[in-house]
Amino acid sequence: MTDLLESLNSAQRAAVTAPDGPVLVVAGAGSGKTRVLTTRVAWLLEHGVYPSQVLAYTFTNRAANQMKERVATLVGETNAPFWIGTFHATGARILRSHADRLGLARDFAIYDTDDQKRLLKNVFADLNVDAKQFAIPAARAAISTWKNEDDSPEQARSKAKTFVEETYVKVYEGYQKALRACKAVDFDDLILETVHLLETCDDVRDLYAGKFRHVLVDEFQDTNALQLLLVRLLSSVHGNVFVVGDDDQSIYGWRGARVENMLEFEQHFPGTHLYRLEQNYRSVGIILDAANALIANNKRRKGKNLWTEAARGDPISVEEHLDAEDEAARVVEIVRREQSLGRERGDITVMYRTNAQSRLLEDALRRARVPHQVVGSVQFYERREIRDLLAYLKLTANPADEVSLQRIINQPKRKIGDTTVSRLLACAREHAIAAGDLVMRSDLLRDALGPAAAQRVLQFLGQLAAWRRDAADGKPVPALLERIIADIQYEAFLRDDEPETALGRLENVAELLNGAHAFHEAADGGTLVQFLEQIALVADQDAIRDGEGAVRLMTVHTAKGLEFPVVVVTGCEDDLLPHATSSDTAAGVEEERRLFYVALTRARTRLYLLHAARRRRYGAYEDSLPSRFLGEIPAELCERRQIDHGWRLPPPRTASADADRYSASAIAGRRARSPASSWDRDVAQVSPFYEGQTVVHASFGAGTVVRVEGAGDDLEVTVEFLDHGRKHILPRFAPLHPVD
DNA sequence: GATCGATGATTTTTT
DNA sequence: ATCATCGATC
Repeated sequence: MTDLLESLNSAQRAAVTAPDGPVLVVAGAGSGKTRVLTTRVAWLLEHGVYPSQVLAYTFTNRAANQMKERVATLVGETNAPFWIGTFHATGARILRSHADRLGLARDFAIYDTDDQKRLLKNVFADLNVDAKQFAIPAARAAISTWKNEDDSPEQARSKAKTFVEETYVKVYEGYQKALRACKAVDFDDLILETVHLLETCDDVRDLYAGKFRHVLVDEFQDTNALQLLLVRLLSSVHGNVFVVGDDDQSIYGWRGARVENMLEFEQHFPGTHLYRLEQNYRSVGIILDAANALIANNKRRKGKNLWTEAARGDPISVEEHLDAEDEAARVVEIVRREQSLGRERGDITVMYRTNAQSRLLEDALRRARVPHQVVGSVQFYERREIRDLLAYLKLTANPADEVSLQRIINQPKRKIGDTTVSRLLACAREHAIAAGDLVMRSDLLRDALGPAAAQRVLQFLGQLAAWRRDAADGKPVPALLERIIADIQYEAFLRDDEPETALGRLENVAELLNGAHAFHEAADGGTLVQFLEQIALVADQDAIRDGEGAVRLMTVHTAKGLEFPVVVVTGCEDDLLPHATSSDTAAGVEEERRLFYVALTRARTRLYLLHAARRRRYGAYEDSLPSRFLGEIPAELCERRQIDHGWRLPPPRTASADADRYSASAIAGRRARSPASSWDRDVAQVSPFYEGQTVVHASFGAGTVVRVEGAGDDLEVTVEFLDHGRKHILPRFAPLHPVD
């Protein structure tokens, strides 16, 4: 067991070997948090705890898999019955085992955000709520908030103050009924119903609270009220709760996460042992200093002092670009530059606040033929053709799933319109028969629909019945999916429907089939319900493949918990980071600051912070100010550059606007508007050229930069031209252009 | 019931 | 700017 602890520092070792009872580990960024958690599990196992007695919660499935692997490596056992997973996945597992106790169907479907919205659309219609007046996404969010605070519709009603809230309460009630009629639960239910199960069924609570002798939680700062309640229920017998987190990295407040869970942990669990990990093993000194200085501006925090023994490293590049297109072009340059310095593409990650920003970056990288991978965002499973096929599978697994039925009953076209679908669903409800099962009551259908429509519906339901028999007979998921694709002639449909995009879509279909095969092999003949559950819960964040040699693009939220040698943060602008919707409250800005802190602390050795002077919003350009957070980073840690707008940029789109923008008075105005910051101190005019860059000269043609000297008007660049050898160029006189 | 074109909302982050 | 939804027309 000494081996286990050997490579740990004293604080880490103390945490790993903490006595039984509640333990809180406050772990700064890069301080070996995951390591402590995994080693703790291994240490417990070496001290007589069985794998089946350990329950470990992680924030993502990716983290869960990683942890399973690491623990397995430490203890040399790969098939131990660990319960390591997200709150949602673990909830689903418990609920499936005891669904009957809550009046749930064992094969319940799991509805994601898109399914929820579709269902809400129906609920709005049933309740005569005007979707123009009361937004569906807002209703969804309200319901989610209620569920995360453990409020039933009745409790929500007593809290509702405005007419709008009361309407949403009505919708909540109708939604919950409709959801159960579809034999479905939503994401929030996976936790909420687990809590209800443990609260109402003493025997079940004793079962799990007794079975798990140790409950561990990663990323505790991002747990919500419900999750805390669940942890308390599960540890009610033994009190062995081991949680790890960093209050400075709490970035899910909008999802109900409460830093208070961490700040007030000792009140919830008296007798807590507290450990602090403050030595950072990830970042070079300059980056760590920048992050520390930034986060010191937050008031609500436990406070810590991260330090490192690592070298200082290079200054942080803080760069202004004219617009988002230029910014994207610069990202390509950075990738090239870093590669010329011997870095792998896979070492470089580009981050942004909103998913919408990824598109321009992707375009630029694609044009430059730089292999790249967008992590998250428009996820594979959100593509239309994939969702359609999954809806076929979902309906096969669960004929009560009205949302899936509505999605595909006329896709491909079967001449079944909205009117027919409404009548079909009404008929199903009236007779309390799942819509998919009405095939057995063709008499009812003929009464409800009229002969022609009934005929078409029956034909479709007949197909569905055949697939259901296949599934019941244990036909493997890949074979079932292949059969469905063949039966509905999906490939032909895709080709005819939209020939331009058909190829890509067919590739996606093939990819889904691959996934089904992989599942079948890995799960050793898993069931259809298991396949669907895995897809519902496992976002393709897990698709982060190591060593693929691709530049990775992701939101800052997605990057949480990861680290990369080189990080480029784009869009460091006010109203984007901090985002406009969070800028009006102090708490909002503090969460955005934590988000920026997460971004900075992902970087090991090299950090670029980019911002554009203007950016398109809803089609039209709007001016952007540098993020206020940039001003909170000490100037001496940065190398700030303002690309020379004069000659580097394409001709101004509106000459007067550009002239205005960069006039002395415009800059003075911006200074006056922005908070007093170090930002304006030295906006040096630094060269846009760097060694190794490919450039074009009017008379010498293409070449490679070998040396850059001076700045501004004295800039002097040495270029090795392909046809004319080595020359000294003064860009002030002889235009030299970077090649993108 | 399907198709085309106009209209209006949309952008915060995810299990 | 782009996408989804809605309405009018076939």
